Amino acid sequence: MPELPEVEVTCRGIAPHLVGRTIAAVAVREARLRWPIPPAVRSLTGRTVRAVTRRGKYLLLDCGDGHLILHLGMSGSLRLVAAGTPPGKHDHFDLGFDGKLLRLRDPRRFGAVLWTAQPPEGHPLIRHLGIEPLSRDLDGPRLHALTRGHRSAVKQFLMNGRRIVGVGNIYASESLFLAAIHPRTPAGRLSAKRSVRLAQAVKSTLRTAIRAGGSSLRDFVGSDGAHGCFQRRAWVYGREGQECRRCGAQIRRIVQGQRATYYCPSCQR
DNA sequence: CTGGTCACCTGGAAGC
DNA sequence: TGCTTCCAGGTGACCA
Repeated sequence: MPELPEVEVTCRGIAPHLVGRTIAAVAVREARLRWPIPPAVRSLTGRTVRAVTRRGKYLLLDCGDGHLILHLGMSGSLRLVAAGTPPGKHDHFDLGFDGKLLRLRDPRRFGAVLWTAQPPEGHPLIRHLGIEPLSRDLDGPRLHALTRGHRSAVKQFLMNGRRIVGVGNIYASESLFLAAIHPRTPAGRLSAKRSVRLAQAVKSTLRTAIRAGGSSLRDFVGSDGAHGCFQRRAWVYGREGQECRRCGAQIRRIVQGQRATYYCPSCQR
């Protein structure tokens, strides 16, 4: 379930429980994630977590002499559980603190647990990431400038992490609906005015989802993590054939870059 | 550089 | 009931 809002909510949820605390144990039950969990991760015991931050969909745990880089892939989730809680089938990795465990569950194993002793912003996976959509870096003029010369569809442009990070498949469709822009519009042909609308739509879509997820932050402790009950009530995502909530037209599903896109053919031009 | 396709992996839902 | 097929919230690698 992780797009930027889910990662942000996870970041906020776990940070207060980790920052200032010392890693007492590390458990690697399945090292074969997207990349193998490196041996260095097994010897993090004794480090104190100084900060938990997010860059794009990557979570960064500052451990003083290096950073633990976590990515949730398509199916990953992090939860805090009581020490001693028996791991489930897909609970591949734990970071143990006094009395609790930060536990990574990832059925599809597209996620990642990596270690870097260098500044994380220089890491190969982080270095090429685009601008943060919730920061001041993204606004209409900036989006307009970024899209110039790009022939790809605006939906795919939004999802390209080298330009803008964190806008995944759901929120790309939702943002384009809010901005009333057809997902197949060539990015480079967006007017300045439509760029302003789209930048605002992206921010508002992500913020709304964060707010919805933020209301369940306490679930990060002890719960069985029936998360994901996020923004439900999408405008278009997953609603093929149903009526547009705004105009009543039938929502359409198309495929772009092998990913489903949903839109309202009447509202979005 | 851009843009398009493939691959990685498991599980749940729908179809027969 | 059981087997098959399709689909899923990400993104790096590779090729033209």
